[in-house]
Amino acid sequence: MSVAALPAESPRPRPRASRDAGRNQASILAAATQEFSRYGLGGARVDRIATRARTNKRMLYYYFGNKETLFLAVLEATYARIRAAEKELSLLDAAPVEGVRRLIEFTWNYYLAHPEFLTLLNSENLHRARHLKRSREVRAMNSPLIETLAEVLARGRRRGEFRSGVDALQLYISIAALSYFYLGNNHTLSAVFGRDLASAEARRERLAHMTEVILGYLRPARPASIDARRSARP
Amino acid sequence: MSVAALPAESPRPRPRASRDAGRNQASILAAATQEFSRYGLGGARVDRIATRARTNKRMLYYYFGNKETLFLAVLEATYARIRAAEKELSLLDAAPVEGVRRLIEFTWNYYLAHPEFLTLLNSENLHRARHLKRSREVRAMNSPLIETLAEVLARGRRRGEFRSGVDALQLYISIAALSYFYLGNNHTLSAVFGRDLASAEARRERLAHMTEVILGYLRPARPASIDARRSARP
Amino acid sequence: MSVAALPAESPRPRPRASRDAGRNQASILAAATQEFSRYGLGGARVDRIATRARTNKRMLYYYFGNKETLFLAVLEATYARIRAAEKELSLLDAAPVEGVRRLIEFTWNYYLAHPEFLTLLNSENLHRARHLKRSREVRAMNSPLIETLAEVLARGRRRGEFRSGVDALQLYISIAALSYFYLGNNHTLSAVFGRDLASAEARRERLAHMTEVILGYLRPARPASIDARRSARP
Amino acid sequence: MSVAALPAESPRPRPRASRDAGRNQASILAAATQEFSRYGLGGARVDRIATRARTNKRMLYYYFGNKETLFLAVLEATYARIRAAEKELSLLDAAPVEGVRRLIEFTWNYYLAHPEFLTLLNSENLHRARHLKRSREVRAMNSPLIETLAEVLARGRRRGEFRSGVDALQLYISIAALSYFYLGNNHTLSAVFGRDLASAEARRERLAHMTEVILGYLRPARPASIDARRSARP
DNA sequence: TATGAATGAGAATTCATTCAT
DNA sequence: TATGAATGAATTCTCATTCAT
Repeated sequence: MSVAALPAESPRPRPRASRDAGRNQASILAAATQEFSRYGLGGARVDRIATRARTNKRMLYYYFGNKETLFLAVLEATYARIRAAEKELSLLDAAPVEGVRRLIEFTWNYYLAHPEFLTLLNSENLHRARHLKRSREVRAMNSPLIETLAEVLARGRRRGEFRSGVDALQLYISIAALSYFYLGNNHTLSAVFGRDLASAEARRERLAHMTEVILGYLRPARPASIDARRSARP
Repeated sequence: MSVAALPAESPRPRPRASRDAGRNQASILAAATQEFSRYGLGGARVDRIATRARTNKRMLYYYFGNKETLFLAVLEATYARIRAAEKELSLLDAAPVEGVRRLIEFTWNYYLAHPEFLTLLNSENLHRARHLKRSREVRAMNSPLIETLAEVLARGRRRGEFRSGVDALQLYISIAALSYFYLGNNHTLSAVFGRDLASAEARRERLAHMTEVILGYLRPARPASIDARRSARP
Repeated sequence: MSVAALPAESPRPRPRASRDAGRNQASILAAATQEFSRYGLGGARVDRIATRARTNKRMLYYYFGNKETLFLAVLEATYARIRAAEKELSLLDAAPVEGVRRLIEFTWNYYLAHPEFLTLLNSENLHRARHLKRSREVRAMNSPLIETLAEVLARGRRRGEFRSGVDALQLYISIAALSYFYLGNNHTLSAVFGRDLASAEARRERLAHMTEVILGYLRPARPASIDARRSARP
Repeated sequence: MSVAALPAESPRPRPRASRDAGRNQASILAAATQEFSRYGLGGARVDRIATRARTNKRMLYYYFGNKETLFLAVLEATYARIRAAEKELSLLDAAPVEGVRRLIEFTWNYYLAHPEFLTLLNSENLHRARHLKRSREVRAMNSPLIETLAEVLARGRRRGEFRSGVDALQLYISIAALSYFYLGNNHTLSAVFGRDLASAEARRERLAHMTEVILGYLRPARPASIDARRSARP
């Protein structure tokens, strides 16, 4: 389905008129990513996408069939990018605590640098993942980080630095959650709390806080003292 | 179209056309809340709202001016509801640990029972809080919980149950984040991870995890050891 | 039909709720005059009229039936006003040349002070006098000036100051035309010629010019020669 | 809907939908001219324009953006036509008196043949030349006649046939005014005066009157000179 | 491949007018 | 008289999509 895969699969010789089909597709995709992430699926305009891609609407339909399929292609490409970035992360190179910290920072920085990821996901959730569910590709693109994180947690636990019983998926979700909510809801939070949560200072504080929360949570229980968790679960 | 067709809730005989302005306004608001939360601002249809409210489009403009203002009214009412619910919470009645646990559960349960809150916020963020920024009302409706939470944290710390140096707003945001992300992105997360995160079992696990994360983080450092925060921030 | 006549004809006792029916009608009429003259019949808004009249739409329908009838009432009142003003003019008190000059100045000043007269007439002409044709009242309100002007012309001719063969109606129309066109098309003329025709200076010049045109035309032919017009129109 | 339904003017076989952009634009413009001139800007209906142009509403927006811009396009085309017609006039070919007479007749006949010019101007004035002010085109289309008329006046004066001190622009406006008012207000004038001012007879009289007014005004004052009117009408 | 032109269905919004009290 | 509420029928404008070349 994904159009991103098309170029590689079409080795057929290009006809004379073609300037650069791949480039056109890519620029449509880039324009669509911007448009969808800024306006959502419902608010996006095919016209604007074509204009921004410096092509015409017809091309858009030629390559992508229709608006929804284009939206899916955008989602797939967006997921592909974050997965690719995650692959660059080497959490196992460092000590466990450091590995977790890296993951937190990576997540934070990625969201910060790729705000379209947040809004596209929001849009797709509004549509109950209707598009993603149709996509084999994305389902196959399971994050490689879950397993790596599980390994980090295991090591840390063996070294007595982490508590036991931590589910890697839950933790992964929590780490994502802490950044996602803050950055994705930045506008409303700022409006409601009357503070500028997007300032450099505020961001530094947020990153520090999130790190403390996760690492604080992962600390093993105090050997001799009363286990906080025991009292928490009577 | 006439409200006269409505069921028995209105004992007094009703004329052909309803003259109960308040009721009409309320039902438009309710219908709009549904529509906007399901389809977003761009995807919402004024026609559907009118139909669902058992009135006609014209009344919607009569009372609310236009679609955007109606959207703002929906946002304001939605905020008013969660703030009202928060007021019912008595975090200070119980021990600090219990207070925090209550807040976590309240947040989780509220989002679960009011999924429209999540999607409406997402929509508003897509629009960069354009509507909320115009609303005095909402800005005045600062959450009462921040201060209460600060008090809970202070007490807990005095009792040696919580660590020091915790910012109440950051913690409040984090607590919200953990629920928000999971519930709001339920569809995509389920699609991507190939698990049903909406099952009762999965939800129970999630609530437990979140509670552990927050309370685990709040545990004070081991009395004799170096403060965790210092080691966290070299 | 004219509502302006209503108060006088309804001596019946006013019911308790009445504040001042006449005043209400008058203020609706005044508001409608403004609205119709500014936006034309098609562009006028019943809502705005009601608001401007500080009453509600229902009253407007109560008194005037509908928008078109209201428009007619406005026309009638407008005509009544100019006819009343014309009656104040005493062209026969002065010498003929002075009388004509007075008429020119009166026309000019009236149009200047009552721009609504021009635009309302334009609107009514757009509608091919559909409303006026229905109005007995207006047809009965023939300008008293035509006959007076005829008398002025006759006197002037007898005194050798005016040429003969001048049709009073044609002259009346021409005098109106010279002011009407300039003032009524002020905006487009200014735009097209790139001059401000509405300045005090420009207006003074225009009035002088118009007076010269009319009086220049009325000059008799040279005493010694045969009057060309006499031979032209036996 | 399809232009294919049109008569035989198009010899070559036509596909179902017209691809002749220019023709479509022109027919929209023609239809709009009719509609706007008959109903004014406010009263004009986009739907009717599309129907009359044998196209669909969408094309109208495709080519002209919106109703107001279309209105401006109509104005511009209308001005362009009268300016073009004015260029055909050769006032300097004849004797001065004859030149002025030609201008009067041209104006009269043009307004008679193009009543839309009058109503469109009235509409634009109702809107305070809002559209024309935005139009470079029209401002650049200053009438070529003003200067020609000035030249005619100068010549006539040199020949002792015209008075001195006549401003060409003022005279041009006056000539236009005399026709414009009579023809443009034909309906109301006829209604008010109870005469049919549109009859051939009435029109002949009007033209004669206007000519007399202007030429009568232009006569030089000097008693001892050649009778301007005799030489003017051989 | 590429592109301007075309379109039907539908979207938000407006309007004059009437109802019920 | 007076008024807020209600309404159906338009009205302008938009949109995704397709046609013809």
